[in-house]
Amino acid sequence: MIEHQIQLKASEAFNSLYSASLQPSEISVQKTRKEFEGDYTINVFPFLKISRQSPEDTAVRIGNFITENMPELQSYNVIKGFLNLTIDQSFWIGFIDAEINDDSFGTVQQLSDKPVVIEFSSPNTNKPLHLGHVRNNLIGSSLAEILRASGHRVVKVNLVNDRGIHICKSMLAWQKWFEGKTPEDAQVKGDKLVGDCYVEFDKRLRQEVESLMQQGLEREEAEKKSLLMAEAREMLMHWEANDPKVRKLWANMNGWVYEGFDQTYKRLGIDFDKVYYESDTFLLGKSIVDEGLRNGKLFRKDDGSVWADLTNEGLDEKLLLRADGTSVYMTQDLGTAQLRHDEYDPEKLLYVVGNEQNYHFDVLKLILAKLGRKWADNIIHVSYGMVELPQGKMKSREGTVVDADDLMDQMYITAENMARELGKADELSSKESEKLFETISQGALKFFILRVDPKKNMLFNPEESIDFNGHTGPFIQYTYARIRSLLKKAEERGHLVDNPTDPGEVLPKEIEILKLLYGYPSVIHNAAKDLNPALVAGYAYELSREYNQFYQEVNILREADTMKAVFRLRMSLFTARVIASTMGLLGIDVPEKM
RNA sequence: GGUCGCGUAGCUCAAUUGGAUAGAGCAGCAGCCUUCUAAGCUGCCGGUUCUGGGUUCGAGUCCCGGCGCGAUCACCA
Repeated sequence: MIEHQIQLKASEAFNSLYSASLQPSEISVQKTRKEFEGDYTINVFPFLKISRQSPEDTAVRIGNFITENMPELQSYNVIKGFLNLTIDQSFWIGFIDAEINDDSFGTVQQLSDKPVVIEFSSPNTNKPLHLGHVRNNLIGSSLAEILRASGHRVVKVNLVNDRGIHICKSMLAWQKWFEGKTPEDAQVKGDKLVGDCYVEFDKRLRQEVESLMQQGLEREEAEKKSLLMAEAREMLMHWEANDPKVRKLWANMNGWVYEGFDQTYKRLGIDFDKVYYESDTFLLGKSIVDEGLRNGKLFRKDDGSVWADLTNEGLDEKLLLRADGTSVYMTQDLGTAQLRHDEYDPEKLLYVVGNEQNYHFDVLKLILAKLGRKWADNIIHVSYGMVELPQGKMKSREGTVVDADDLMDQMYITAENMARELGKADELSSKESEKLFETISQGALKFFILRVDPKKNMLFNPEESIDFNGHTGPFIQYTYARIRSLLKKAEERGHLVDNPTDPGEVLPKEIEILKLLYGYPSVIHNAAKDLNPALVAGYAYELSREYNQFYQEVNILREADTMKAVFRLRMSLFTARVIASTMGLLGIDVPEKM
């Protein structure tokens, strides 16, 4: 990479001119800001102590040295302490000619057999997927693609939270108030039906608690005394004891939920290499807790409950087994971590889980370390922010949860209406237009979510539908479709884009695009390093914007000079490929026409 | 209350990890389709980067105090 070569020459310059001993990596080479002349910039301020000269003099001397010793450099200029280097245009043209036929441009061959195991989605089987899950799924799925592109072997796993007290609540509700109802005869998706059961339980439980409170009990007391809760707890014990009747109902209801989830995943374009079920891993978790008890790393209280003492680590005591012997969230997470380690011997174990669980993952790592698992260090919590509504957090009680299926339906309708208004669907068969509306609406939704830094909370306003213009997925898809159309016309007119041509003088706008294209590999690299798909999204947008400006300002097919025309077509082709690649990393399709 | 995180244009987000005059989109206003797709392009408007101090050649970014918002500290997951 040219940045590295500049670093190399710059360190040589400092070392020979000022007898310093700088490593190339100590010199940061940045892209020159647009308002200045040049392609790459070295800031010499940090090195004034070495040069013992003014910023300007230092920059000039280094600039002279580099320009003389690097044939790719055309010229340089100095403004204050900033040394701006201009690369000869032949370098950029050569770059296109060298890379245009490389379909995997930007990606790296697999470096190691040890996989990165990435967990995402991790739904509960008591409610349908909502917007928060959508963010989780999109981040996880995109990160998997980005990591793969940057040379990692990736294993995508899902951990379904299919057992526990909350699942018993929906089961109980179904027995009591939904008996006999199935998704088929209720004409709803299975996950929706089970979700309704859970909501019903919650409603009845609140009624019970309130009536107990009217009899004079404190809330906490009332919750303990609740008969419904007692029944749920009892059901959980029967479940853990393998009671065939409870297990059958459980398998049945979870089956409904999985069918519903599968539809949602499929539409979102999400899939997994392996699905774990908490019901399969909690026993392993329990056995790890037993082991910890035996070797004295954990302790048992008088009521029989088992705890980890983390007071020395500055935290609290943490429950691992209830007094009745049933397990909690942390228990099974110990089990799944162990299982994944044993099965894959992974390079890293990634967990895409919301930032509300930061504490949980700190604790998980500490307990695993306490239990002697050295690989606890390989666990990385990819902590992402919440999706908030204008009123704040989504709350099922207040009915403000944005359902994933509903949202995708709405997006589709918006895309369809807009396309029809613009006359985009006029020449398409109904099948083609359905595909187009789906591509565009999914592109809008996914880009809307992935363009935001995962670490940050983000806002979704259901009142204003997600944009299809401006800084959006459809904008990028449109740019792609435009180029495809352009290339098709070029082919019809007999332009051959396979062979390099000499375009003569290249326009600044063209250099701008070439520089962006050249930078794609490092975009992937950085996105993988920071676990941040937003870097890819930002790049895709910037590239598209630059291209659209170029398209609007400059003649391509209309250019009389064939050499220039072919060069611009080749650049367009390359841009389209890179756009398609970036969108692929985000899980977004690009249409040939729109 | 303890811990962690956040605060940038009316709104939604950026800012090359301490670098040059803080940038985009939306919204608003004014323009551009007999010529390669107008889901596009051009221009205008919009900022005390919550606040007060500090560190240094340089701070939206780092440190300390304050204010505001959120998460968490569950025998929920």
